[in-house]
Amino acid sequence: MIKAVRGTRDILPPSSAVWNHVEAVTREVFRSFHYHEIRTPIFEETALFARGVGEETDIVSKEMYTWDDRDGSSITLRPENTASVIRAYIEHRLDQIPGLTKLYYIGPMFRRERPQKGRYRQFSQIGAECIGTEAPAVDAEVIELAMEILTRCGAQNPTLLLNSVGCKKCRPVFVEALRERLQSVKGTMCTDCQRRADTNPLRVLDCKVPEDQPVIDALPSILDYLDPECSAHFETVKSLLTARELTFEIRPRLVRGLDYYMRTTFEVTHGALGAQNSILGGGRYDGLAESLGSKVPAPGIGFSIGEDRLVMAIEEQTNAGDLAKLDVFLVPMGAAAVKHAALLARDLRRAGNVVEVSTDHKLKRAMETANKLKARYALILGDNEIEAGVYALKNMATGEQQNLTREQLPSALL
RNA sequence: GCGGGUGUAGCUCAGCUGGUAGUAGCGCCAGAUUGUGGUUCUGGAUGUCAUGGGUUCGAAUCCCAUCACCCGCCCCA
Repeated sequence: MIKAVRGTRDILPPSSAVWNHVEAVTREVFRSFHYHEIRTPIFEETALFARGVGEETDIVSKEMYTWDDRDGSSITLRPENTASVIRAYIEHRLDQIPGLTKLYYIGPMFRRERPQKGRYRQFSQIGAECIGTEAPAVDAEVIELAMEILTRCGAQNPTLLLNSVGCKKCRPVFVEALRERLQSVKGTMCTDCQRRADTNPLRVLDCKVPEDQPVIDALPSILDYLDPECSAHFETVKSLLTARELTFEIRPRLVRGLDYYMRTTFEVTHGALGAQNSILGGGRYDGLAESLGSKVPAPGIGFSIGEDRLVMAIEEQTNAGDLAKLDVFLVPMGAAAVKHAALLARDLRRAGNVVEVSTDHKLKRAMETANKLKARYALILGDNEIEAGVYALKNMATGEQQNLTREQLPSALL
């Protein structure tokens, strides 16, 4: 018995209807913000991710699906999409196009991690990138866009967390200060933090061990180390978010795992998800293009939503079956009725109804099926009806049944 | 990659300290007189007890390994 490989899964009805709903709503929101879709390849040269995401990140160091192609080149399934989008931006000289480059994507990513609830080896991200300016107004709009998608899709009460991680100039100063302070206090912390104090001081800020919290609270805050430019940028972003009537929590401890982030970073969590409660992550990446070899600067900001997790959150709050409504279950009785039903079904579908035609030969069976499929109406047509030129329309919820002419049918179905 | 838990019918699960798998619930199929569902009643089908070894006269039950899923860590969407 061959089964789906570890960390991958089939998305079946009715869950697939939720996915379609999410994607339809998402595309509509993107359209309203004048974002356009970009579809990049699902695999790229390994070097793109190594340089873009960062050699030292967990993603690159141990989570990528990488193999040697027949010509000897190293290929990798994309673990995220920002690097690919920037690559395409540079390759196709999108900086020459008037206005900002506002792109979105929806598609699968691949990371070889330990599978868990809300974490898969093939997972889908909905992402957006706005490239071409450092202006803080764009940060605010991108965040608004992200929140708009979540709420319009039906995720209730998402929490927006906000931080600034500084830039190439001020962040290293902070990291050094943090490292120094940790040397004196790490002895009182958990073993993980003792290790992080040396390997990756920023990660200490993310520690969830309750006993460590007082120590962490007393550590230096990145916000005190922002240089004047970064600080002004952050202040403007905050005021523009408030102007948009968005609520957020400042989290100086919010450090993101990808090397390319600078200045604004943000994350959205959702209560219904357990340990993998992060549903969206994003931030600004002004130096990324240059690190990929671009001669022209391409400052930008973007986010990506974990579509699997968003769908999961929505499914906890709503009934997936409701998205797959069947309007009319057509029940033809007899050979003549089957032929008659074919054209009737066509016309009803063209009028916007969801129609299924019964293949049951017994009326009783057909009605049982109509009930199980939760059809709004059963439409019975047999010899009697064809002869009389009427259709027997039964409302499945109330049980009422009436005979209607062809002309009366459309309005009765509304 | 590390730690813990789980794995019995389509689904949710019983199965106590080893003795031929459950009238279990839901679902599915058929019927309760000829063209009408939802409630009720009756009958029926379905399992290499995750996989592979081992202990034993005998293993779903004990042991080992593998795989998958779940929870946590690491990290992240």
